[in-house]
Amino acid sequence: MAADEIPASTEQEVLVDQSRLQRYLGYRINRASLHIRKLFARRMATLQLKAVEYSILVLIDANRGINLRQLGDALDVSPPNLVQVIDRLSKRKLLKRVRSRQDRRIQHINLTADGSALLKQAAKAVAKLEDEIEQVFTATEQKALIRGLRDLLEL
Amino acid sequence: MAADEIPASTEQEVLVDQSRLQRYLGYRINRASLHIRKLFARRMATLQLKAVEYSILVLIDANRGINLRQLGDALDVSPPNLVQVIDRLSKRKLLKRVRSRQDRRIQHINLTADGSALLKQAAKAVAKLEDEIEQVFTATEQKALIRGLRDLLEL
DNA sequence: TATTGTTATACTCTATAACTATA
DNA sequence: TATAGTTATAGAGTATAACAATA
Repeated sequence: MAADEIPASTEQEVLVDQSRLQRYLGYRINRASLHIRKLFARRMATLQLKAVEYSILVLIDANRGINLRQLGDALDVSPPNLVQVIDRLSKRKLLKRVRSRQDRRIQHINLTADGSALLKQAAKAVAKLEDEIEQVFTATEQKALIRGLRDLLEL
Repeated sequence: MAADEIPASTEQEVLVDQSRLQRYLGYRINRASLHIRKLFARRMATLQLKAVEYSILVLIDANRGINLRQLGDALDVSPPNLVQVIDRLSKRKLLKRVRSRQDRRIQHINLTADGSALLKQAAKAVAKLEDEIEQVFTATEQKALIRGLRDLLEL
């Protein structure tokens, strides 16, 4: 393109001054979170796993026999909403619930072979995405960020 | 409480191993975002302003006569959904729409006196929250974070 | 009485298709 | 033909109340 030429379709959203919003760390974190959720959904499209579903599979894998209340507490999902997700994953034969013999109110949750296999695949895709996210920060920045984002939850 | 005393109700969710999730920067950002949104909602309860509504008021104030498409592009809200929010704010007499004379498809949006006044109040509350968030990081960390969260949006 | 898990339900958020009026 | 704004609607996500079974 010649130097004096004006590109055919310039999306000149340059006009809108967003500086007052972008000064907010809170705003930036929210926008980044939204973007990451979209990236996650796109990368997981073939495996048909939502973020919360992936989190649940990871937690079950790291905590065999975990129950619904523990899952809900960890992920901040209310019991009624969690039951919906667990039912969905159960119907897909990715996990199974077994009633406890010590306390028959409790259901212990474990991954099925299918669930384990899917989690393995998913973890690879997530690791790739996570790598891209991490590459935006230096190792030092990552540590500070992890600590800060944890401390934020205490506010 | 005596040293050998066991507190009455220890929520010992210590059992659940969340380390595999918490290693993900993406997970941390999402959890922080969720938490900030809840804090925001709580602080804005008296003013009855949601995050997206506050963002809109700020953008209008910084860009007098902005139109719906520009707002939607900036905030990543689709036209149908944006119209709902704008209608809501319009009914509360916080903003007003004026049809452009140059291009009668366009509506220029401006704050009313009420909208301006409410924004001023809201900005104070938001600044307080933002201060608390910023205090979690050093000035250097904040800069790195701001830059990183911006770069993330390019992924 | 309290807890685990469940059902039903409502409310909010987000996404999509189709339309109008203007250009 | 394309754009700004709108309507209607469906789907996903989230929140609340009430319940059964068990402790």
